[in-house]
Amino acid sequence: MTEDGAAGPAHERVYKVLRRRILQGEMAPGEALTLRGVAGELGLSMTPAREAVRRLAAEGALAISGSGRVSAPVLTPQRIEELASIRALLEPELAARALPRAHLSLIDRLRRMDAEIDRHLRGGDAAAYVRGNLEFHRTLYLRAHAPAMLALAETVWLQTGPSMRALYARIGMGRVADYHRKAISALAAGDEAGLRLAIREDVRQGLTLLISEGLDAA
Amino acid sequence: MTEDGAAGPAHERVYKVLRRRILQGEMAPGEALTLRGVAGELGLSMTPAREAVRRLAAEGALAISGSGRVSAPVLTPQRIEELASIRALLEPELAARALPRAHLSLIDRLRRMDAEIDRHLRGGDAAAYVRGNLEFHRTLYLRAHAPAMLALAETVWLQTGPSMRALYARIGMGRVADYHRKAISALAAGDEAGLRLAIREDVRQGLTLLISEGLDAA
DNA sequence: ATCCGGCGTTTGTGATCACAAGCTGAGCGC
DNA sequence: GCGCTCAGCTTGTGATCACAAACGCCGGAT
Repeated sequence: MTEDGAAGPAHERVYKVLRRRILQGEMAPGEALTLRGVAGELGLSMTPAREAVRRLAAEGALAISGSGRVSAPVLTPQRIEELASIRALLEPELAARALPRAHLSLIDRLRRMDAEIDRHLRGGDAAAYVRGNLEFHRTLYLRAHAPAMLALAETVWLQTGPSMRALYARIGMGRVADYHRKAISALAAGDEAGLRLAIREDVRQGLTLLISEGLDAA
Repeated sequence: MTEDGAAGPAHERVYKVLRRRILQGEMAPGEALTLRGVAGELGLSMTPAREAVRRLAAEGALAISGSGRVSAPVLTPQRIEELASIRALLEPELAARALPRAHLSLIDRLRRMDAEIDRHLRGGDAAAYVRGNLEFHRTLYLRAHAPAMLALAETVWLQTGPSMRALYARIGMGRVADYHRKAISALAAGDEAGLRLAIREDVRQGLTLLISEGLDAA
């Protein structure tokens, strides 16, 4: 296996595959994983699979039971509220730091991304919507040049991934308001307070929806 | 090796040992680690050592070079500023959430801890000071019942650990003001705004000291 | 004296194996 | 019919080994 399409060490590949899967909601809350299963699926031995799984567990993206069993975490409403609060703290700050560095090209790019998100929304493609939404936020926050803060935010996204999937699978995406437009306007106008508010609302909405719609289904 | 004093799986023990070492500043920024070294030191094979090291790397407590070499991270001033900002966001929130649940017994305990910290400060015992300081914060934040937020805060502490050591080793601990007393007073008075302010100042002070005192020494 | 090339050694990576603990389900007894 | 028990299998854990890449040192050329 000298070259099989992806770069980097094997454990890194496993990590990326699982991470994408979790982030985009392809994994249901409570769903179990086995090391041998993951390893076999990618044609590797257990060793790199274990490293990737433990790394994700360290980030809170996977839960490990007392006996070492691995599964996607099932979030309690309190936990969801907590994660929403963290996002509401970190992400407005990230947006505010990106504000002074936001050139027109970035704003244009965000506008295009938002249009595509809308398309997915109306088309009912939940997976593409979630993916686009995260990409929108990450694109904006990258301009903040605050890697540690961004990493923390992504950690939180990772933790909410499986539950978001369960949410959209159950209730559809009918009533998602779009705060992205408000955020883009504030960004273009250089209005920091407005930007912070728009991001905070955007973040809150997704997760309060999650709380109000009851507990996770297994 | 059926029983050697500590509980849990081997990789967990390694993790805890290394984590404590980093958190309490027993490791200099840039200092290198080898898997075989860690494993040998604890009388284990490389496998659990690798898991523990990678876990800490995932939390930002250790840095891995492109070729897999492991070392304590060397922080740039920008990075320190960023970490300080994160602490200034998360920790006042944690304190505020702990406020309504803070009984007299907790306040008493914090007072005692602060007195001991002062003792270490005057005695010049930097390691004990750092340890006591972290314990003070953790004790308070535990009352917030916000495990995800606390975990994020601890992640940041972990990242600043080695650099803090370098700081106190170089400049001593002469001019650390004590915001702990202000925090305790605000806590006792139920003054949320005052508590938030005191914690923010406490957090800022340590890390701005780190910035102003120049780059890390190897 | 300094810089560069080459080699031995160190170090991380991944596969395989032995083992113990946990889970599952079938069969028995009440 | 319901619950318990025990055997078999699944699963995570940790050790060991083979291998390749990176590091560091030493000697020679300029």
